[in-house]
Amino acid sequence: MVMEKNLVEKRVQDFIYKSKDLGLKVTPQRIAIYRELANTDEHPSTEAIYSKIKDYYPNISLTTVYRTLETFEKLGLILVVNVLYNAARYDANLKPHHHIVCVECKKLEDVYEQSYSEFNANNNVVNGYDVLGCSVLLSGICKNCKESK
Amino acid sequence: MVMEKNLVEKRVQDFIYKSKDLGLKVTPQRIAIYRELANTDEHPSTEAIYSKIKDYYPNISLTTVYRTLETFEKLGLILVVNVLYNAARYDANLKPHHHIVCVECKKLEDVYEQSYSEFNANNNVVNGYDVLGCSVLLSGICKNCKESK
DNA sequence: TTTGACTTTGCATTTAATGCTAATTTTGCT
DNA sequence: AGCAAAATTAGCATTAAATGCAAAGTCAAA
Repeated sequence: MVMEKNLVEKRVQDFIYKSKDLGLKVTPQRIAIYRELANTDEHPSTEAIYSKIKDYYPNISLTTVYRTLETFEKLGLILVVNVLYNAARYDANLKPHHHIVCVECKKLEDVYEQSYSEFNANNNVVNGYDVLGCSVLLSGICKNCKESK
Repeated sequence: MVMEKNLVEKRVQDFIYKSKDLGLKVTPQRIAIYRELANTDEHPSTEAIYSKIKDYYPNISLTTVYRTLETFEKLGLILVVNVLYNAARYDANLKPHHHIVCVECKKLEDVYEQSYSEFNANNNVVNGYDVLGCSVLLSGICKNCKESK
């Protein structure tokens, strides 16, 4: 789905405002990268954003896109949907349960909090998908990382 | 945390039983890989499992570990915690919301179902983590992938 | 306009994952 | 047991995502 144009430009204006506030220079590359992301809700990958921008800005560097998205994310201007994108992580425990991940060190633990166990989305249809499963991922800072700051 | 020994061996026995049931040959490599995973709740990566096994089984191939975990996952013997492990996916929408991912094509969409919006884990401590956020990820099969089957 | 800090580019490198083929092992059959 | 077919594994090559790094370019304040 493509976003409404006014919404996108509103987001871009907001982004520019926030960037200045954060002391981040507002460059054409940064605007292009941000706008490309604000323009869709398909949660594109770095490569996807890069290849779109390349159409009208052939000089842009892929490295810049990687670095810029990383910068935006660290400053809270955008979000990573999948924090654990580095490598596949496996689990032999087939019982439905949930997880918590440390945003610093990516340590991943099980969570057995009762309040998160209500979820059972089986036999359900959402957005036209036949739902198979549902997982809750908490994110936070683990004890170790908090102490070593 | 290391699992209790009896639990691990129970899991391994169960794994062997299920494998036979599925017509999957129970080889020493497969047992080693499964046991290594059943022995921890740290949700190790492929490389992590490989490097542990290599200590006592120096001949094991990294490729085998990759392929075996993939096979186990496809047959439902184990789970991938992070389905979206291929590449980082970004989002310009900073308002808390949830997602649904197609297990086939990895298409990722926003979900605005009311029933998933109750979650707010801020200002909370879980497993010793200072919780920063909470996201619900539904998984399922999207319309396209369902039709093309 | 010059200086210094920040940003981008372009290429090299690392790391995760997959493709492919030969060697090995297992299984079913005689 | 002996043999052929099928499944599995090993080992290496390749792809793809991400990062490191140095040189070039840009911007902003003095």
